[in-house]
Amino acid sequence: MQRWLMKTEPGTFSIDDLRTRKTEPWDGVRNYQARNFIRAMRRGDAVLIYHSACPAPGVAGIAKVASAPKPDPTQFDPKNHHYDSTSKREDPRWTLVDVQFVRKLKRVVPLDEIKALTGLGDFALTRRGNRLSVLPVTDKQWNAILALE
DNA sequence: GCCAACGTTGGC
DNA sequence: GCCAACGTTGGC
Repeated sequence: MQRWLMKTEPGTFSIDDLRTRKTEPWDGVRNYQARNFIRAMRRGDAVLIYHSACPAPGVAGIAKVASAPKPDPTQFDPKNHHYDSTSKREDPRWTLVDVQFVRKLKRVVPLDEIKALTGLGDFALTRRGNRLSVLPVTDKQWNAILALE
């Protein structure tokens, strides 16, 4: 089983929204590196849900991958904000997985506390200037973050 | 709202 | 292939 972190803006879609929805197609990812991580996902992989672009950025909950990777339908919808007119149905460019709520953390583990952790190796979340919205997490990183909740 | 970082686009 | 311009992300 692999581990991942996926960002969301809580003003748009929060961990509480995921709890209500139970399972949500994680659409709208339009970055090739993030897409390639999504394509590497398998059903049952573990996911940290991260709140970004908000007053208290940090890890808010746990989810799991609930489907195989599949084409993101919003790329073909001209009315959708994430519409991609250059993506072809016979060769879809953008991919999503369904994400299923598991639980909220006891508190949102703040980004600055995660940044203060040491000895966790390379971590895309805390790399300077990082903007990746989907990124891999090692067992050690996962456990260190959950130890802070 | 500001701004640093970074990806993408397009002219050449 | 270079690189300036532009758009987006995301912390602060």
